[in-house]
Amino acid sequence: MPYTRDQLVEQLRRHDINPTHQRIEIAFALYSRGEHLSADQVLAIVNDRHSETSKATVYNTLNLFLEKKLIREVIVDPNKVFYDPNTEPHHHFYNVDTGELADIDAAGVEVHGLPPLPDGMVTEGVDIIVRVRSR
Amino acid sequence: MPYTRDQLVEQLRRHDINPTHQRIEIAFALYSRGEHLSADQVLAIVNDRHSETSKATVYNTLNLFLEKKLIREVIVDPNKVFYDPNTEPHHHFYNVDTGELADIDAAGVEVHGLPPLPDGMVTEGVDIIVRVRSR
DNA sequence: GTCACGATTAGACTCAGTCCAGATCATGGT
DNA sequence: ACCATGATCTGGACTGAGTCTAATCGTGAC
Repeated sequence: MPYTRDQLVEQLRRHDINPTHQRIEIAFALYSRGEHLSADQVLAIVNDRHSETSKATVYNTLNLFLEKKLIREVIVDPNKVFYDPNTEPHHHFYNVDTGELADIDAAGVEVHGLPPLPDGMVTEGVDIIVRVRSR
Repeated sequence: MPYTRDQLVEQLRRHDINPTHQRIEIAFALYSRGEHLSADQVLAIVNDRHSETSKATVYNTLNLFLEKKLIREVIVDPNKVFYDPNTEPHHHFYNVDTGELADIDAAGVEVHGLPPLPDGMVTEGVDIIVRVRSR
């Protein structure tokens, strides 16, 4: 996923986000790799060369991106949240041993036999996590 | 689920767990309610009347129970892990607003179209989380 | 009794994530 | 250019879940 910074600025604007330096860099970290990253990892990547962005800003920005549906959060590891630049409907393989995450395209995946929702409830989303082990 | 302490002692023994006072109380907290509890909640319940059990023991014991497959862990809330006395295959409704968790019996639920596992991988389990909102 | 060993404990510690109050930046008006 | 304003960013203190450690306790074997 080769994103230019200009494209990311557009993307941010489209989601009603004021494209500041820090926000662009954080978006770049996530989108250019297309990987699942923890807040820690984002912080490390963004500050790789010279320290540019504070911890607080990384968290603020990730939560802003979440709110504006620019990224998704993936909760599989009891220790940390992962942030996912892929907002298309999809599911995940999770390697319990290594902590690795891999996408599963939701197209073609079907779930049958779920009971009806409790009264007055609305589905927000269905997440499928396939936990796998090496060996 | 009305479990007597004697039944729980049996249950613990069957899973190769030395049934100490604390372990029985923790098992009782989980099994007698049949609810999803966080470590915090377990600690509070067990120490409701007189302080009987330390934080360290609660965590040690919950992890021991996990290892011995007496309980399962449910990871849906970014803040805390929930422990589930139900070890039968099942899935979950998760109310994003209230944090409430409800079981979905896995019997009858089918998933189709998952891609084959990466080479040399073994499925550990498939978790489905239906995120719902009130209203 | 005492020795050994597993279980429990208080409290210090770690680490992800939040909060806060001050500094900095961008923008628009004059 | 200058200032005012609001939005953003920042370091550092803080919180809360979970872990670690070293000391103590309980129980059974001898």
